[in-house]
Amino acid sequence: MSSKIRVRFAPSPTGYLHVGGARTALYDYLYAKRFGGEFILRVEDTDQERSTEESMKMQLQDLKWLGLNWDEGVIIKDSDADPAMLTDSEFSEIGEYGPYRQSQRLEIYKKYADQLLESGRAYYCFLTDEEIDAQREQARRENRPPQVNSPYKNMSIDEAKAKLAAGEKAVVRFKTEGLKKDYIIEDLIRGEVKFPSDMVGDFVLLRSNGMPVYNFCCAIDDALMKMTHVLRAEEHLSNTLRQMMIYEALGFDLPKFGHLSIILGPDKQKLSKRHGATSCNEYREKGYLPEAILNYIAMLGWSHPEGKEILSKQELIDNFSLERVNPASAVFDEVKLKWVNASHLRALDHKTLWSLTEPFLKQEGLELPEDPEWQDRSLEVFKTSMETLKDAVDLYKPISSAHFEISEEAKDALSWESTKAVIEAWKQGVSAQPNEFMSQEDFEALQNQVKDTAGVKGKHLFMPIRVAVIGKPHGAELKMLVPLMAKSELLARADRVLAKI
RNA sequence: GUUCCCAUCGUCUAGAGGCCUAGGACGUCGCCCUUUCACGGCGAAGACACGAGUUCAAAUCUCGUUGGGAACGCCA
Repeated sequence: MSSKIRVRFAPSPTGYLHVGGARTALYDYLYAKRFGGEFILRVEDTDQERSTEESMKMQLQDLKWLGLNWDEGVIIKDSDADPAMLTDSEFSEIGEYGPYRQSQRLEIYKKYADQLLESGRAYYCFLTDEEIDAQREQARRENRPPQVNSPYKNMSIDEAKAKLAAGEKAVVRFKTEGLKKDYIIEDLIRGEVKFPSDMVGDFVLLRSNGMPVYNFCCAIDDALMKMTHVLRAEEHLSNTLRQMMIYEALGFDLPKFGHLSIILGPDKQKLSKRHGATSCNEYREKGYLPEAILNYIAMLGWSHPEGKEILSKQELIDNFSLERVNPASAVFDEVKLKWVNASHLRALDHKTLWSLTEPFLKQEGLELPEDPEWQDRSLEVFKTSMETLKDAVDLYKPISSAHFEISEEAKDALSWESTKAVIEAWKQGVSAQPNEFMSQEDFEALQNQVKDTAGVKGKHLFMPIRVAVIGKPHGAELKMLVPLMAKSELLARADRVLAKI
């Protein structure tokens, strides 16, 4: 009997979702979907100091924006709500293995901690921070691994409980003494990895305030939630040893593990804020498409069997396999991300592309025609110059009626003797146009006409016209811009320039 | 320090002992298209970290060296 594949992504809600997390989530998702399994979202929020519901909401929204839809776990009830304005009731859950927020599973962890305490696999430890620090420092001096050696490991439960009752604080530690020599995992990505069991000391299960700690929750939840595969970042590789010890002590079945390499910055250090944009949300704001981000991060460590590089989410699902995941870490390259984004962008139909671009334009206060036919035509012109949605802002700005101004650089051209005649001839010609919008040919014909009427050529012809159109003597090609500008707009601009002379 | 992981062009990668004179992509450079640009097309430069082994044969297997990374928390 082969049970259904269950894979989870388990973020901790401390800040935004960053690209490394997004890639882990992606691989989790792709693996589940490729083999008809389930993708589960669990929230690891046992660190009360750092976890916030606002972060949790942002992460869920980012995941949703990326299109990494989960089958089970925490969900946001009203996805349009402002993350700053939240209440507990805004979250809900789907799935039968909940709760999916670790902060709401505290009794479960407590129960298993008690079980371990009863069976002698864990003990109360009354060591103070100072004592632990001293031990670690000494271990370091003696070139030993900095592990704690607790004098309380063999204290009876009754004795410990008495101390507790007297108000002393204690953590619950897992007892590593007496375990087998080596633990071996058959890592899905790295092959056999062997850990000596003395690699770790007695580690904390429950903090002195009763809150459980990551490794403990993770092992219990993965077991209870029936995960079949645990795909996560390489930094967890050595945690696997502790988790295996917990699985063993509790008699749980082990899932299969796979450890993904780490994403690096250009300096080969783990990608972090100091490398610039690292959160998905920042890329969203910079005008990147979710499918492009998925496509790019998928290729950081995985390759298509035929070497195809531009892939849709469905193509990613159809071709994903762990065998093609590279164990070596990869450097995040925003330049290539841009290229992937541009490729996806240009493949979009104009209606969709406009609807995605428009918010960026509006955000900058650009005033552009509402006519869909015009929008389509404008994208035909600008699309090949856009790598991100946001690039549209600079492209459209010169033709936005709200942004026309006569720049300082235009002064020189405006001072030429012939300029007034040129612009007047231009204005005349524009008002004589039969249609609201000129074609490229109309514009070229008109330009020649102005040349004849005003009797000038070269820069004395082109620059004044350009100033009359965009207020600057330099910039994008007029034959592309002018056909996108209404006659009335062109006339208004020419008048404003004329008034300056 | 200890343990673990990793190592092909600047970057992402292909490569499962002979198909490798090491392939593709981004970037770079050049040419073409285009009366500018962009898009597109064509082309060039550019890598198996090093050293030993195993083998008739090694980018590929083994060991070592070097380099990089991660973990060693009452963070996850």
